[in-house]
Amino acid sequence: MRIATWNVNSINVRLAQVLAWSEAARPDVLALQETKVPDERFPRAPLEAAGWHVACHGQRAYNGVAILARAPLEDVATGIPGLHDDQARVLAATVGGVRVVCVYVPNGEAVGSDKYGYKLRWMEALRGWLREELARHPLLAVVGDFNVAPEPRDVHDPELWEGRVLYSEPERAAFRALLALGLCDTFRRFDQPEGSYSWWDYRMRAFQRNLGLRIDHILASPALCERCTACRIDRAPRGRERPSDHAPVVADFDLPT
DNA sequence: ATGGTTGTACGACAA
Repeated sequence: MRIATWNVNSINVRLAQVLAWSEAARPDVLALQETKVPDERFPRAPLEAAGWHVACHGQRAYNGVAILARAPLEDVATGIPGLHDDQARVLAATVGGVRVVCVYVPNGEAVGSDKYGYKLRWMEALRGWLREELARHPLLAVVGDFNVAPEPRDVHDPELWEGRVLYSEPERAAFRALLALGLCDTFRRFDQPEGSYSWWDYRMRAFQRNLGLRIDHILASPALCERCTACRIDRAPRGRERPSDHAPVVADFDLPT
């Protein structure tokens, strides 16, 4: 089973790229973030015509998540139980016996801002819920845009970024707290090229200069992590015309589809 | 350099 995640920064702008990339990369599950459409305007028909089962949870203009799967999506759920949140950031579904949680963690805007506080509270609520999800689902994947670069090697210039949003110590601690539940960062289970990032700012030709951060992740429960055989970032879509500012992350698991 | 670019929706706001 191949699971991928991609912050597409508008599903309607990126629909042709999602169809073309998924045709070539052949994920069995594709989690999307920043779809930026309410569910009634999600491009369900062209995706279903391409063979996808579709679950989506969106809103006007901002946020929005979706899960595409080759097999039927079961037990679809939205949001973090017990967290009051009017932003569409979490979607979960079971596919082929694997519980897939698609997350779009708040950006946080700037350290010390109201949105930064919301981000830290949100991540703490996520942690509490995932502890329960791990107990319920031996095969659990938590994938998406976490808006946190966990380590210095995930940042093109860690000294420049130290203390800034996406790489402040409280955010890194919140990410480590997710790993402390027993989730593994599948990307770091394997040798990776130096300078591996998943997001590059649109400005200042950041992608061409590889001024990026690795903030998109595929986390796996212990039993799922044991079956992980590969994880990589596919930079190619970021270099194409009118790209998302994020690249897809892809992980393979030794599981039947 | 408080800059720069993109998406949503047509003026800011979010990232």
